[in-house]
Amino acid sequence: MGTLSNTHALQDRLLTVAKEEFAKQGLKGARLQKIADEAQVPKATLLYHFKSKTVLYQRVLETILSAWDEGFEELTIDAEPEIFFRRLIDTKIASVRTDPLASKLFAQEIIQGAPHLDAHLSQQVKPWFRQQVSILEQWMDEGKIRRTDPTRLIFLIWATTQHYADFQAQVLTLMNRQEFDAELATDTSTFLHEFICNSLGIMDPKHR
Amino acid sequence: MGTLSNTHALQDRLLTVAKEEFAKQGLKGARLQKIADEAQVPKATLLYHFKSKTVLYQRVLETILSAWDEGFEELTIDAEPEIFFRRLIDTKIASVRTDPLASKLFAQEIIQGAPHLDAHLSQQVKPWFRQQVSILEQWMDEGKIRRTDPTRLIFLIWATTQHYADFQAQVLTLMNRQEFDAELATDTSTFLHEFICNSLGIMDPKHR
DNA sequence: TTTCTATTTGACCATTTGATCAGATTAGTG
DNA sequence: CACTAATCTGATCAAATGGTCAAATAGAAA
Repeated sequence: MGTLSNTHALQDRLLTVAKEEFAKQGLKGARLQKIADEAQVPKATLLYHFKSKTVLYQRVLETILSAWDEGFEELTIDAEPEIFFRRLIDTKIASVRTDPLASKLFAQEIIQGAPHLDAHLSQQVKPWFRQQVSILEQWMDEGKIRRTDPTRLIFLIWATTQHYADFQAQVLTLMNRQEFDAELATDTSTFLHEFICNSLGIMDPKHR
Repeated sequence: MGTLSNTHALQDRLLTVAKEEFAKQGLKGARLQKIADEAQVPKATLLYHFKSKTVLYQRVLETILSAWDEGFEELTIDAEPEIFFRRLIDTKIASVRTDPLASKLFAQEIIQGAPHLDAHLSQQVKPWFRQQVSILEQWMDEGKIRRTDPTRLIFLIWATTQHYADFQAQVLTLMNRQEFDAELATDTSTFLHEFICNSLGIMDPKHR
């Protein structure tokens, strides 16, 4: 009773463990045996639920991407630029802090040429990206933010936030820290928000 | 005559080919056979010059890092902030464009926890990093740039430039481009310089 | 030429690893 | 209970892969 060990729960556990192994070792470096061990299940059971290593990997990727899609769809865009950037940055930093492994896995996939992501990039990311660009362009037309290249502005936000997940080892070393704690996350979020708003000519309410 | 196929030249060729394979496939994913084929040499010959896969990988890493160390040591720091940022960004973007594979390999190493980089991070990168921080602090004291967190400012420059190498697949897809050409590099460099100077309160000479 | 060393290379090996499969066990249904 | 389908798992395999080795070759020095 109540063991909740139905098929769905087991597959979820396998996906979680697999995400960790794939993020830490890469697709080629990950070992099915280790994933199975970690999930306390025979390797054959793992391969019963996911018929190959590649399928398992793709399912892990899909899980990550759909979670992100959800999180960023929620972002309301009717706000003023300052609020919008705050929400965007906070959301990304939160996801980076909550689940850095997801970010690392995604990064490795892109670095290697996104061989398993063609569809998602052009069908999910691109539309979202274009929408963000058009919002920024509108704000530039309205004079709400300084005129600049919206495409590279989004890349900048993307890169600076993701950096704290992907390069966590380096960041922590250089900051003499042990972990990416909540305080570090808040400070980082504040810094980025301030830096971007400053560059775009959005005055901080405190100083207005 | 003149084949220049002495030991040194061969090892250089092997290192170059190996860098490409490691960058594209990761340490675990790289295949010695493929590296040997690409260099038109039997696998046994490859393993004669580098006694194991790990050694080969470490030698590749060392080659990349020492090239970087050289490139960034040349950066004179006696300039005004605006010139300094211009040089720093140009140098990084140039390296990202000239040799994105080096950047990708490095990124994968950091993502996986920098298991082969502990020494270099604390002995080479950290001192350079601290020096940069102190320069920025001095400029803040002198009122030459807006006061902000120098550590995260350096991360920002690092992240935004590196992004164009590591996430090249995504960047090109979203920009509808085929390659990271010279024009794209120049524009990116200009954008970043302008964005950062704007945020730090450094006026563009053109608009002064 | 002779000798010694460095380099090259084909053949081979031990191990790892993703994947298969048949048989056992469990769960659901009438 | 009887029956079927789904799930689980130990045993096993075929292929891939990093690495070894002895023999061959080239090169330099005497």
